[in-house]
This record gives sequence, C-alpha cells and structure tokens, in this order.
Amino acid sequence: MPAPSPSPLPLLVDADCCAPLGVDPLDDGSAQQLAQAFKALADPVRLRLLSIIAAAPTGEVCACDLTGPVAKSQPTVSHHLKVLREAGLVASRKHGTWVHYRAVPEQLAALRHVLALDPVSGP
Amino acid sequence: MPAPSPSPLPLLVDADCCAPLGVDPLDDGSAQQLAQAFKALADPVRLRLLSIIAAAPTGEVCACDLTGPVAKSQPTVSHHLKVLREAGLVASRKHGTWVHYRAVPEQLAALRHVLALDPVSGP
DNA sequence: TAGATGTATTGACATTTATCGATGAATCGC
DNA sequence: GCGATTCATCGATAAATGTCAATACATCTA
Repeated sequence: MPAPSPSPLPLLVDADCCAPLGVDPLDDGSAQQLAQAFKALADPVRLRLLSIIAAAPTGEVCACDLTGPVAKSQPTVSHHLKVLREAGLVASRKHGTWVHYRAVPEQLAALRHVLALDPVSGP
Repeated sequence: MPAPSPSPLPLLVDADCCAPLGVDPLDDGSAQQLAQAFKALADPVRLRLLSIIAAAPTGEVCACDLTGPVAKSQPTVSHHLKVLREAGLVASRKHGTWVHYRAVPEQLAALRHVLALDPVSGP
C-alpha cells in the first residue's frame, strides 16, 4: 500500500511540528507543512466557516446550515470544507443524509504554538 | 487620491480585530482582514524568513543575510519581505545601505489570539 | 422501486501568486 | 564625481486557487 493516507496532512501535533517561530528557524519540510495549514486559513470564506463551526454551542454544525451564512454556492462551500478537513482543522461525521462538522482543537493549538515567539507558551 | 494607503493593513491589534474563533463567528470584514494576514503566513519561504528573523538573537536580521538560507533570488526574497511587512508581521529599519528586519510580536500575538477556542486565552 | 434531498465531484474559467531576469534608486568608499 | 554594493520595482510567465453550473453519489421516504 503505497498511499493509503485519506488525510494527506497529519495533525501537526502528531508530526511533532514545530518549535515556536521565535525559537528555531524552520527547516524546509516543516515550513511546507506549516504553510499548507496556514493556507487553509488564508481565505475569508474558510475563516467564516471555521468560526461558525468552532463557535457552535453544540460543537457541531450541519453542512446544510453553512451554505447560507457565507453566501456561496453549495459546491463552493463543500470545496472549502474539504480544504479545512484536509488541513486537519475540522472533522466530519456523517449522520444519515447529513454531514456534521466540528473543529479540531489540537490542530488550532498547534498553530497557535508555532506563532509564539518564546518557548514558554504553555502546552 | 483614492488609495493613498502605504500600509494597506493596520495591525489587527489596532483594528480591535477579532474575538477568538471559538467565541464569535467572524463578520465578512474581519474575515477579509484576517485572511490577508494568514495569507502572508501561507508560504513556506515567508515562514522560513519570518522564523529566521524572529529567532535572531539580536532581534534583527539584515536582508542581505536572508537570501542565502531560503535559496531564492534577491527579487523573490524582497517580494516576500514586502508581503510580510504589509501584513504587519515584520518591520524594517534602514541602516545605510542595509535594511534590517525585525518581527512584530503584537501582530503575531493577535493572530494567536484569534486561533483560540476559548475566551480565556490571555490578553 | 421511484422520487426527493443533502453532499461531493467534475469541468471550465477568471483571478491571484510565486518566481526570476533586467532595471532603477539609494548609499558607501575611494 | 565614480564605481561598487544593497535593496526595491517592473515585466513576463507558469502554476495555484476560488467560483459556479452540471452532474454524480448516497440516503431517506413513500
């Protein structure tokens, strides 16, 4: 099995990536991996989707409730959700016809950790 | 003069932007502003440049010392530094023929703040 | 089984972006 | 002033990306 990975980007946490920016210069590989994660956040529609999901009281949001707030077509929203999923920022759970999305706190925490300047930014 | 702004993006901190993702869904304007900031981080070369600058013992790095480590042409590095500068992530200081770059901790802190899920993640 | 509904994928198109060579602008040493 | 050095800008080009209409897929209901 050469490429079994359904999720091309593992959690940064699982990859032990990376020290805070202010601590160590990034090597090329880590920079690539991090850039991919930040790329997922580098779109206003995806940021709004993620914030809606992350701020949901139940912790989950049906995909059917996401098309309206961001005012984009259903395929476009589906595309953005896929990008967020592949970046490890959200996870999805199928529930009959519907798909529910939830945020992945560990991945967000890993990105926060990288944006720190000092080593003591608390695990 | 419709667009006199030399620095298109003010510090997020100055703009009072934004609540952590887990607290409030982003409005369209904030999402645009944030996306622009994350876009600056969404490139491996820029991440490496930023990490080299942020990890420098003196707090500053000469632009002339940045071309080598990232293995890109001088115009390319200059372009990336401009993107980082316009995103408020680094600041530059001219010193004779040379230009020294330093990280802007406030902007990095603002982005870290946004990536939090809970309101209590420090001022 | 047939129709309806919620999601995902495909194909196409316009926009953005990363990259580099060539050139311009500012500054230093002589 | 003059050449050399450092950095920024310009112009061009290839690649990546956001968007939507059309279509396919999966699941529920009657």
